[in-house]
Amino acid sequence: MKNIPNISESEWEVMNILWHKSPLTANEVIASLQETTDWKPKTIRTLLDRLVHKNVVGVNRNQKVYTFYPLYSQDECQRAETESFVKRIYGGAVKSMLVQFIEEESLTDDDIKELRKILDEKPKEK
Amino acid sequence: MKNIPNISESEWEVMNILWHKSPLTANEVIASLQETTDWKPKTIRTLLDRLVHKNVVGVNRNQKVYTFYPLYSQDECQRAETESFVKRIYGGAVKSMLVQFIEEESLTDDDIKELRKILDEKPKEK
DNA sequence: GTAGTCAGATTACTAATGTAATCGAATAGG
DNA sequence: CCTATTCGATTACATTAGTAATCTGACTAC
Repeated sequence: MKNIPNISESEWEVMNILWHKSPLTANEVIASLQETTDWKPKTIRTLLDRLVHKNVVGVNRNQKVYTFYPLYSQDECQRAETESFVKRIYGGAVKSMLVQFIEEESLTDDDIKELRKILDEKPKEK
Repeated sequence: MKNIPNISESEWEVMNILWHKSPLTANEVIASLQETTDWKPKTIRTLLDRLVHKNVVGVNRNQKVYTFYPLYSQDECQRAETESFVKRIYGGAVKSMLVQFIEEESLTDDDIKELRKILDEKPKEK
């Protein structure tokens, strides 16, 4: 349960690239992000530098061109972020959020089937 | 599906007060928040004013002391916020998030029971 | 070896957010 | 009536985030 620094919205985009594949050079990250955003290369570079500064991303400085890699797993960051989110928006009641989302239309029948299976297995592991 | 303005973290605290009970005077909101935060009255007042400015909170200016009330329901705001959250953190995959949270330890047996019930009823309503 | 290029470092500027304090008009007490 | 309080309006100032541009030293192509 480390204390993961806050990752801003734009920074998440960068992290998503690095979680998908790493280490990457700044240019590789830039190339990747330019498929989905219209950020200038310098902007992306700034985001990378900020993530390094926040200790969320590491750098290999042994090569002439640095490469970057995440210091936390995606799962860790998702959990940390979601925890603070649920606390803020749902007063910490995870269940309220789950209920709201299950009631929405955004799940396919297969999703539902899968969720039910997970729920069924859940109590036993305790 | 109105376009709800962004509500910042601190502003959410204020909104939570108003959703709990409204309309309230600024002083009532302040009193309420001082039980859980250490914000100065002026700070809370600023937050209220900003929410009014953003058109998330309404004001009755007919009395000498104004009263404030939410312009959106908590449910609406939660959904809006969660949607953008899920998109950012889970790439829009609601199911991934649900799975992650169901797998965590934060649910009681009763919660699980309730969720299962909701899931069971879910497909039929379509 | 001189000029252009490229990566990393540094600097820039705006908007939003966190966190208040000050100002001014109305009010309430004495 | 004059003063102190109170509330709303206005202003303030730091930090983070969004979005880049400039500067500088090394490398590359003439």
